[in-house]
Amino acid sequence: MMASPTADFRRIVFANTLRGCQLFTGLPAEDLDLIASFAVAKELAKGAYLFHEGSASEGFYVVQRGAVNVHRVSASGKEQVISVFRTGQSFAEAALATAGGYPADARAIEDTTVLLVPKADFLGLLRGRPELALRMLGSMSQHLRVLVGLLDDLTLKDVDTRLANWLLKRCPRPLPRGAIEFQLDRTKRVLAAELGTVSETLSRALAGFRDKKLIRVAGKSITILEPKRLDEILRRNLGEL
Amino acid sequence: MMASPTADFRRIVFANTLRGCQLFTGLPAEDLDLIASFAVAKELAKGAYLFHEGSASEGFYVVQRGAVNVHRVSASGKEQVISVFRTGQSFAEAALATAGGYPADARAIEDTTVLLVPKADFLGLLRGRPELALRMLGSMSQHLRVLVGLLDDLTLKDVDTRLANWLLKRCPRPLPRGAIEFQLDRTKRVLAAELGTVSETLSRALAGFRDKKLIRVAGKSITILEPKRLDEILRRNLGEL
DNA sequence: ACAAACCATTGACCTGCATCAAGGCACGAC
DNA sequence: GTCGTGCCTTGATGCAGGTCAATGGTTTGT
Repeated sequence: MMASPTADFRRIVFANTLRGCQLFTGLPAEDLDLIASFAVAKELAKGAYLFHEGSASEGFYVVQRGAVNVHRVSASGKEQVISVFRTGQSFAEAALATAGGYPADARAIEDTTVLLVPKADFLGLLRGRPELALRMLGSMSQHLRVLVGLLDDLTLKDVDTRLANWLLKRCPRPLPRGAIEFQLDRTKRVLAAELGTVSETLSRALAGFRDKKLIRVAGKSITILEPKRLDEILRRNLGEL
Repeated sequence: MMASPTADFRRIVFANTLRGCQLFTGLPAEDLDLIASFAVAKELAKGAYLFHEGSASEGFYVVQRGAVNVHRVSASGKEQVISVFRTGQSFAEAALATAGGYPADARAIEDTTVLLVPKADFLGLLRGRPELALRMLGSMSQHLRVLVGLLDDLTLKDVDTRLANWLLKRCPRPLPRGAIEFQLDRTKRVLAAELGTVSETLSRALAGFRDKKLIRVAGKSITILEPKRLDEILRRNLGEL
């Protein structure tokens, strides 16, 4: 826990986090202030669970610092990552409007601070702010789209294609002709889970791309040597297979 | 197109359909009437497309009669069913609140009538009806949950398990000790697609269950001989594998 | 600094399932 | 009738990728 700030200071810090949140950009300051007044900060150590599937929903969350992994766990213990939320992103809005608890699990994958926006208070505010309700709708549509995209990834492509797709998402547009290097911010095991596979298979896929001179890998640094060629290969895979 | 009714008659029929819709149950009659006043009926022959992925969104839909299949198509032409909507269900709410068109394709799988609730009109109404916005949020959460469930089905289980799960969903609860017979309302090929596989594999899975004396299959009629035993097997598969 | 975990990589193996191919049934068209 | 055309079923084959196991590298705790 951080040292307890005064109430005013707390409000200011919270409102600042909320302003940075996609969901609330452009919202009048007094509304932000109001939300900040009933938001609750929660500190999570790396690995700690925020909530489990089925547990009663207290509200939705905004990430202030760190990262939260939202996932499902099968009866056999396998974990499918649904999404990873980082600073400024909001999640679990779905639990606001329906009974029945959270539909997935959420766990901090780094030391993390989240703001909990309690259900009852926020619903009260929403009643008087249809504008805000529309934003919530928009945010949920986004999540829906992400899920639909994930469905695609998992059902319609093989691992090589999913990896190529993922790599290309990290490239600036339009695709540069030169090489691009970036740092991996998660372990490869986690990346593998996001791609719906296991670390061994990811390792092989990376090795395959390396052998084809498409990328260079050194620890957490990945260099995409020829983005254009990678893109061509991706398109060809999608088109023919 | 149906023979054009008088404006009043049209309103009454539409409002009636809307009342039957989960999304609008309990809504005051004047609101229903207002929505009915700007809703537009669309007739779709079996097989006709309502919209395609990416096309600009006109609004969301309520099924009045028939059934609509919402799905994604990969570049290779494979189709993954996301959901099938029938009389009284609403879909494509996600397109309301965000730009960027519909995120999937929708096609009538029977002769169908849908009501289109146009985006602009409805958003206008929403601004003055926070209560209604909350319902929309609820409805979208439901869709989110369905998608999450679908994710589970596709990633965490093998075909046998998915089929067992699907069969058990058709059983009344609590599970009766006797046999249950029901008629399949789609072709097996379509069912296979919903389960994320192809007809040959589904055929084999059904044959496997038949050999284990779990079910009997005769054309479109399926009899679940021992629901309890099927349930046990499902649980065991989930637990151990 | 040392041990204990954890991560990453590679090889060997094996299984589930998509694919291809062929044959049997049903249905509507002519 | 009989000729498609589409659906279902079964067999044979191939392959992607999950699992197990061994090794070496890296981080964490004490």
